[in-house]
Amino acid sequence: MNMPRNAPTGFSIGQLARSSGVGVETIRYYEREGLLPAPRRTLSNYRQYGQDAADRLGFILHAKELGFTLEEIRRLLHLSTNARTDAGTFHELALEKVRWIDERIASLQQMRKLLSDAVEACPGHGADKSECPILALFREGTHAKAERSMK
Amino acid sequence: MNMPRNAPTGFSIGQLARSSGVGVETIRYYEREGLLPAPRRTLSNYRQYGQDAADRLGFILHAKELGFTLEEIRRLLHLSTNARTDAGTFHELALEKVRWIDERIASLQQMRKLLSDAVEACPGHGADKSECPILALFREGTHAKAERSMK
DNA sequence: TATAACCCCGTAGCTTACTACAGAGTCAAG
DNA sequence: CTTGACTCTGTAGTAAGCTACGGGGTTATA
Repeated sequence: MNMPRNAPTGFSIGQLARSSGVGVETIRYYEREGLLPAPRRTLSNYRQYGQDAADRLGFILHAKELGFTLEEIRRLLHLSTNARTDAGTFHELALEKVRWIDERIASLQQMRKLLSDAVEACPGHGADKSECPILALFREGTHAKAERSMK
Repeated sequence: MNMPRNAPTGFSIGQLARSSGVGVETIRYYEREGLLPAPRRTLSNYRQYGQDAADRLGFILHAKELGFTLEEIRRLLHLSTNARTDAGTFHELALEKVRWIDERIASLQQMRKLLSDAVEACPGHGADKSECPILALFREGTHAKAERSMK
């Protein structure tokens, strides 16, 4: 592996990238965005990371998996290292995110119901598209069911 | 209202926008993207729309509500005016979208479970953040539960 | 007739989270 | 000593779906 001679400890950006499963460019991007601190450099100006950086990157990736945006993660990171932050702060932020997730799920479930009801009612292959309730949904919208059944 | 004199019938872009609840720029954008056909023009070069355009715009907006992208909608519009398209085609495309919706819901539900479990277990205001399971989730990831309970 | 409100076109900017260059320097292995 | 893999910086491009802006012409209303 390519390790600069003057790096008795720590990993290169490539090693950090591979071990965390992201791209090198992503790490540099997080640094530019202030999510990762500028690491120290070797004599040849290569970035040199320690476990702290790997942990912080893990934090970012875990929070991302939980639905937080990078902007929110910036705040979470700041809070996590602030002595005056208590558990209540995270409780609030997480609850807010749970509610946001619930909204998204509800919206998707509504889409799903409308679409799958139409799919079930669709005669399928061979039938003319004039008999397709999916196409009717596109043409008449999601609130046109009553109108259609009145014909 | 501002209607050009030489427009005995049809609506202006602003009227179409208001009646469909989108912005004027959005309609021009859909036209550029080939979702709406270039309408005829008044002598003063104003776009002049008829019911057909309003219907087509409705189709686009309904399909958007159902989770289709503009690219997919372009295809749906084309299919809907193609004589050789049968109900089976829409059945397939809608089923594919339902499955995509299911994936998104599943992913959100996983996030929701991890987060809300941690929220429930979080002591909240007053407790030190070292006791916050939400923060632990960020630090140790979503697969670290077993490890933590082994301490 | 003045003014507000509308319309035209073309281009550029916004959002989020990257991803891809170009052109240069550095490092380990054969 | 060359090759190839790695790293550096800075800038620009991508996706999707708009949204805004500048600089003009048009129309309805008071």
